[in-house]
Amino acid sequence: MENKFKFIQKSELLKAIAHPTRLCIVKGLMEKESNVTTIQECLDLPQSTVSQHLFKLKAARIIKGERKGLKISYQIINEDIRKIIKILFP
Amino acid sequence: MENKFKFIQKSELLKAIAHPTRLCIVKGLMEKESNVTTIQECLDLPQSTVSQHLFKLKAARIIKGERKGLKISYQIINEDIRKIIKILFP
DNA sequence: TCGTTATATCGTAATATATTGATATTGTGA
DNA sequence: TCACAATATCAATATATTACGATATAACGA
Repeated sequence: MENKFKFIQKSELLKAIAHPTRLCIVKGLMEKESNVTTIQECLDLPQSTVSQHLFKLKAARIIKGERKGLKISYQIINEDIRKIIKILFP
Repeated sequence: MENKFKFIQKSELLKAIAHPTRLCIVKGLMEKESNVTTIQECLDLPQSTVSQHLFKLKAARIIKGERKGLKISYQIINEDIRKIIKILFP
């Protein structure tokens, strides 16, 4: 059943934002792209923790990072996620 | 920070549907309300497994059950979730 | 090349979630 | 009240996720 696969796929996407920290990161990126250090300072979490969360969001193809010199600027690349964030935080 | 609490709250909601089985249940309930046995047969899972998933959806206030004789009919009661399902399965 | 900054990866312990058989509860009709 | 059907709860195990210090990598400027 490829139907079953659809549900697995979509639930993976949801799982990626179903965490307070990642939800906060993604909501933050709605307004403007941002880099790890900025996000980290905003959330007051260790750098490695933030980096891991960003990795999961990247793996789910929700965000992408673009290197700009030393820093890497992240932005949202998934439209469904944008819509979902707008629903959750109107 | 009650801001932080908002993210926890919303991520709990997402977590509740961030599972293939529960996503399937909720999507199924979009069209018509349904009972445990029907859902169970559709998903081919043990009754207790389905019941546990329904419990989580109930706990997250996404669905509610209404007893109709022996059977309990479930339906979606969360509008944000309805909207999210429509986005994910257009 | 060296030092520094920004970010990623690794290793692992702690915590949370999922699965399911067994058992309990609830409602129905005879 | 009894047998049965529908659903919930319990308990135990298996699996997945999270957090974060330590360490590695990558890019830059001097």
